[in-house]
Amino acid sequence: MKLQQLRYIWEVAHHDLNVSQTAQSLYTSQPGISKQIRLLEDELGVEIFSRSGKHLTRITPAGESILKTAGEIMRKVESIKSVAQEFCDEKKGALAVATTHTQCRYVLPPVIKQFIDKFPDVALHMHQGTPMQISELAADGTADFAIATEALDLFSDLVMMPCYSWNRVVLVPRDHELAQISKLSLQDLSKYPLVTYTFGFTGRAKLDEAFTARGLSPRVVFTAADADVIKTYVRMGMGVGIVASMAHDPVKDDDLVALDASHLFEPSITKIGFRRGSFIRGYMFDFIQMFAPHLTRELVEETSFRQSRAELEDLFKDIELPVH
Amino acid sequence: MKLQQLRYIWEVAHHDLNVSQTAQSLYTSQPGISKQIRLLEDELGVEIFSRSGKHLTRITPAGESILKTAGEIMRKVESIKSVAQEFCDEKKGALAVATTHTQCRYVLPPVIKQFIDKFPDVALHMHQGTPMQISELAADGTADFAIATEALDLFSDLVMMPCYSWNRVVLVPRDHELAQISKLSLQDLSKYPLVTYTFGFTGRAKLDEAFTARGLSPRVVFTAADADVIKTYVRMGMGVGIVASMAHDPVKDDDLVALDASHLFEPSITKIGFRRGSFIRGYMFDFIQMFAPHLTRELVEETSFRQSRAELEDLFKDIELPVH
DNA sequence: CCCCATTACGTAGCACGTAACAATG
DNA sequence: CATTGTTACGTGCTACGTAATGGGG
Repeated sequence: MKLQQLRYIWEVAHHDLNVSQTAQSLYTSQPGISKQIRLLEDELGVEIFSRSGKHLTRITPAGESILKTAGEIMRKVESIKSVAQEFCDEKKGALAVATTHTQCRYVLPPVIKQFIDKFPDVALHMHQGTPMQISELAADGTADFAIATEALDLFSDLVMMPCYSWNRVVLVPRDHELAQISKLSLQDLSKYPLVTYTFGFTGRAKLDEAFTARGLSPRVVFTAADADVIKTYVRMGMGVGIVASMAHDPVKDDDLVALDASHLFEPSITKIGFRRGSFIRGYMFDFIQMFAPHLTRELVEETSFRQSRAELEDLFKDIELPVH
Repeated sequence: MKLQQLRYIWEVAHHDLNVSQTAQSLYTSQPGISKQIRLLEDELGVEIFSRSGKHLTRITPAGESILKTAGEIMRKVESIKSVAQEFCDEKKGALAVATTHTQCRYVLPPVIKQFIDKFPDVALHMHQGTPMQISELAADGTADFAIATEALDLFSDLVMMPCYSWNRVVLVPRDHELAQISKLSLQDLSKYPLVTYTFGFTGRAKLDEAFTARGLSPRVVFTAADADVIKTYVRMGMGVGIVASMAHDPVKDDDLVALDASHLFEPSITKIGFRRGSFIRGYMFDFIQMFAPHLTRELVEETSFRQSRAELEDLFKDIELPVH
């Protein structure tokens, strides 16, 4: 059994069982991969992929199990490389962060700046995607961290830690009726067409909860994955915007009025997650702490020993989160 | 990075950093191992072993971390092989059980018989040792299971499950004064010299607890790791024996009188443990259930998802254990 | 002076690439 | 007929073994 064989089967499984495509992405030849897979199957005495004629059609039950373990092995191999690099030069390396538009555009820039100032030799990769996508990126090792408000809980392979809590603001054009109201209510809001996040993005669920809890059914006329788009449509007069408070910039958005909505909706909590058991390099701890100062290296390391979700929550229950 | 390189560093680390000895045990040459280690170190850019002159003196901090991960990788590789073999021929393979004398001699024989009748093509290996030794054997993968009353809890890598609870009997020669007593007390016992298990074996701790709780300090004149030796010394008249009830055979030990001591000492619980995350083959589940009928396959599989010790205990808290 | 790790070197095996072939939709 | 996996074959790399070298205790 060779590490490459494990890599090959894993890659093939993640390329729709298409060996040619896999070969291309790995810059090698089809026959090479084909043969190594066959060799591995011969050695193990089990078919990993079932074939019909000249096509790999599906993964056998044995293959499922083997692939899962192969993935774990390769992640551990990566972990060894990380360890080595850490001891070799602790200021050099790479950091891949997967995150949503909201974080990437409004929250992370100062963190990123601080980070590259301190670690100029760390190559930083940002992957933007939906909460589901970024969770997957973190779970399969493409990204070191996932930062999001949603979906992270769905992946049991990810350890997640709360970073900050935030509230919402209502955005309206300066000449809008609501701009005069001193204290907003949900009733007020439900009278107007709303423009806000698509479901599954940036705490949209909490928003709906609040309305339904009051028996209100707001008219959401437009949804988008990011606040820039939402603001654009608010400016066009399509409706009243509800966005995360981080997404409101008093200077650049001075043509809009932002009304505090923290009393209307439950605050949301943005979290950072990483793969359970992955090696975390020194500068990664620094990154986490730059983003969420209460997440000290000690605290993050402690999470490695807390295996269950309940134990994890226990660890954070007495910690005061920053509010954005 | 090659799997063999990982294997080599792991083996060297487990052979007192002696490359020659390692080479012998792996049936290969010193230079081969030496070179592969060097290559790996070059590739990673870190020294795994520190050398003084021509000797490997110690493991570097980076090496510690790398070796730990290398061990995990190799166990996962074994796991893949197990999976394959399971799907290839579910009745063929190997089973290594590490256990103590008490289990091996008195409890396991009928289980073993039943097992080899059902799985004649499974090669069965029994490793006998102290509770500490067998825990280590299970933790490092030499044994699939560890069965013991002590020490298993000390290894966080092991998942352990309660198998049965048992009490003690007091053994005396037929002509001993105590043979006439209807209901034994700790006071009675403490008057006589005692012969029992060495500390760390077969529930010895519970025995001491009972005496000290009553403010008694018994005179233990002889300790041994197994009941056969204890019985021999009881027969010689050296003292009163206290052994696990399983260790008393009414037929073969008919020259001795066994007095129930279940009211004097807390019952002990014998457990079976296996490495967290290791693949358990079909016949292994059978073995567990033959040994402890309440440990069904479903229940054992459930333990894989219970990560913390507390969750594990929760799983077993409502289960009635067999009493030996 | 023995033990042990490293270096040097030759060889056998194997991974990989190119090219031809077969089967599928 | 285009796409894809397998077989055949040649080559260059490399892991491994033997022999020689050099440090330590």
